[in-house]
Amino acid sequence: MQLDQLDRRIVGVLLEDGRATFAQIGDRVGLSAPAVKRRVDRLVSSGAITGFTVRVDPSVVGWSTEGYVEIYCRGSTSPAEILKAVDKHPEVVSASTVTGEADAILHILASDIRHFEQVVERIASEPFMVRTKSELVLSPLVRREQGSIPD
Amino acid sequence: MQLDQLDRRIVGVLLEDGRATFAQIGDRVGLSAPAVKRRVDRLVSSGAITGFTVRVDPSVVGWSTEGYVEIYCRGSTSPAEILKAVDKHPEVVSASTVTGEADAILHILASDIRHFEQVVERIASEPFMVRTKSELVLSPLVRREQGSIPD
DNA sequence: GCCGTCGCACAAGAATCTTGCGTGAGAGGC
DNA sequence: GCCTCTCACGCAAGATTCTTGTGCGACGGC
Repeated sequence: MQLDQLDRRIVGVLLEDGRATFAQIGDRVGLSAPAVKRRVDRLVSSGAITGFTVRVDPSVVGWSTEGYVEIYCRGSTSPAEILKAVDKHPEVVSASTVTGEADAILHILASDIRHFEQVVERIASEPFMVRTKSELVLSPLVRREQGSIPD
Repeated sequence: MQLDQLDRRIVGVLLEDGRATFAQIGDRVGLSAPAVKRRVDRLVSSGAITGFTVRVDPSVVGWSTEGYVEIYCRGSTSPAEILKAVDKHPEVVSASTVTGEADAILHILASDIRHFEQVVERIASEPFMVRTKSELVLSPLVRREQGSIPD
């Protein structure tokens, strides 16, 4: 589906404040509240907006240890196998197959180092796994996680 | 600030649906709508909830190329310097200093390979940069970006 | 010129938010 | 034991927002 300029600006406002009133959004993009609501409904049902959520301070919620894990698999391993192995761990917050030496990169949130180690251990014990390489986050510098809306 | 069991369940509901009605949340956690609102207000003002937002399909919005970039800096480089250099690029969606050989890992969203290359190029031209190592995402497997709420 | 489509603003009833108020449970002092 | 203070809750009502039906104007095809 194609987004026009108005849709992009609406999404931009919602990225900043997902609870903005339709009237508030309308003021910023130059539409009436019902017009904004109809566009938002359309963006949701078309899949451009996949949901509404909250941003949470990870440390307050109990995730104080964070890291990236590169995984190296046997040559015959499919992305679907990796997904299956990785998706059952709620600590894995993001996972992607990638170019380069590693087969995939995982982003993991855990409550402490011990917990982090356990998760990596369990993933490393999958039959298709060859080895893993972990990098622990020292300090988070940027955390946008969504990107802004290009014009 | 300390979250009790009720707060955690409220945050859990909001992570799934950030626009859930206070009454709906109340039904799921066993509170009245006003009680939920007061707790959510408290979670927001205490910083446990840092904001409300939407989840967006990156491809629809125009971000179709994604990758991780490890950066290697001169020994004397501070995290603040890295932040300053990296924060001005909206394409950098997340950045952290890490343990291991690399000094930091960046997560980048771009509109295409050319765009991705330009961003990496600009970052690589910072005076403190020694080298970069990019890994392009082939297929996103998991995309939770928030983690669930531990008990 | 005419008609169909699309997207908008307006308006009113429905739903939700928001706030003040009274109550009950638990902690601590006397 | 009893008192009080605090805290979080539910209830209720006014304010705000949502939601949907309606009509209008712009645009494009016939």
